[in-house]
Amino acid sequence: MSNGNTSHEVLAVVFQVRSVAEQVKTGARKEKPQLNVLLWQRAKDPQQGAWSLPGGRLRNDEDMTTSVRRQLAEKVDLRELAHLEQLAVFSDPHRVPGNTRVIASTFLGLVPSPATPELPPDTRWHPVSALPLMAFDHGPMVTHARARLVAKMSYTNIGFALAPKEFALSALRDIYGATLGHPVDATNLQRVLVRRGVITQTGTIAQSGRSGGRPAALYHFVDSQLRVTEEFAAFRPPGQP
Amino acid sequence: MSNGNTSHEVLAVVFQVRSVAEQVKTGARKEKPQLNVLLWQRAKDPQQGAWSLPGGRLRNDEDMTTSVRRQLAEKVDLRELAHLEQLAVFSDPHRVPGNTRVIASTFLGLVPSPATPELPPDTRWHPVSALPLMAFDHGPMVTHARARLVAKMSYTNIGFALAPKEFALSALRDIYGATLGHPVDATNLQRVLVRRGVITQTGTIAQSGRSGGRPAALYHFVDSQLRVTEEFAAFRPPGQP
DNA sequence: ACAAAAGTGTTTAACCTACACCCATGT
DNA sequence: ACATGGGTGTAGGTTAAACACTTTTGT
Repeated sequence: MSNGNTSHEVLAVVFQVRSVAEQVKTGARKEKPQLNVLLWQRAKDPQQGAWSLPGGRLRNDEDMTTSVRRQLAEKVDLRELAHLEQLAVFSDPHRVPGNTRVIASTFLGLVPSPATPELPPDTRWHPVSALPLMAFDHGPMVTHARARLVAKMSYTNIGFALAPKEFALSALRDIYGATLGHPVDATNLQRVLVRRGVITQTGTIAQSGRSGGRPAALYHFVDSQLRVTEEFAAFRPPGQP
Repeated sequence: MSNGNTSHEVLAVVFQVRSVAEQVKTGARKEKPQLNVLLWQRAKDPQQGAWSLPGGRLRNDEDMTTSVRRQLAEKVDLRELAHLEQLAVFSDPHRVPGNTRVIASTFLGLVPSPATPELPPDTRWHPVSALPLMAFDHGPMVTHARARLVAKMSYTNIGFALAPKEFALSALRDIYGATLGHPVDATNLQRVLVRRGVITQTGTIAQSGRSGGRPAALYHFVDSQLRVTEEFAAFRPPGQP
């Protein structure tokens, strides 16, 4: 065991906030947005039936980012992937059974909210609050990715990769709420993100919903690339506000 | 080129704050603490004379953390390494010349300040402010590690791995200042770290220095393991102070 | 007494949350 | 008119930077 040579795989934890219709007591149906991960179900042993992260072997002539993008293109429409970043490497020699050792590099991928890419039949979105039986060490990988995402929501503009191009603040509030796992106040969200220069109004206005209500101003993210917006929590250089 | 199989190396960016004697105009010599990286000089081509990060090939039966610790034991006394964490993977197929492709996983290592481990003759500490010619892609690796360290100084207790067991606040101020790259106010440093529960007084008191002055209270870090002390920059759960 | 170093107190400025209140639209 | 959702105003709390001031030691 583990005598052969070593190979390298890339695995992506791809998140999207998706609205799930939900029955309420009153009979009225309500949309409840939740954070979801993209998983596919293993058809063969080992671990047949367990759910895996998308990814696969790294080719000899590609770097890892290229590899992840290539492999995801088979599962998700590539253009929908708004952000991709490295997470950790898992290098336990026995993390997967078999003759050749497999080192895994994990990635965090984000898909904007309204997109609904075509999925192969063995592939499905799963709410992170109710994960199925996961293959190998893929469970901890999801946990790790989620922690990273939650942290970055606070001090970067990473929300751009989860939100549509244009959105009302209530929609953004739902996305932040689903990602962070707790309710978020739209009022304060607006003020924080505007002050930081993360979002601005487009000038256009959404038409008001089916049940009336004031029409919402539309916003969009200023950058579509990751940017740190709150650099120093403490101990910033002197003179710097 | 790059047709053979692929191998994996681990590379460590090991930092320590070291005091360098410095001549001042007045003739008085002054200790100036600076952040240093551990590097060794290549004796052979490729890139003979350039400076490299310590590390080397990953063995078949060890995971990466084990490998880094083992390889560093040859350069630095292992017990002196107070913290070690994964950074990024560098996977450009042509990042190093040669027949076999080499993927590099980088690590951040920290050595507490007063320690002076024995070094092999080709190995030396270099101030990060004046790095020599670096081999391959090792330059960006140092930059990346440093950025990570600076960020973590603000929202974690990572300073424990750079400071001695017991220290006066002025000493800690120097360590923080050297690491962050700008002067730090000892007063505020104390208040921030005490409020967060990162450091506490030991009860003992240092004897005052050669030129008089009030003797300093000694402090120590509460934990000797990485802990996040400022979890949410914004968007914390409702009701949480 | 005086210098040097350590520690305390106070002011000011951000930043963020919470919540009450006002505004615009559809039925 | 009224319900519904969007937006503004404002008060309060927490955090940290800046800096003047006091305390404790050695010469």
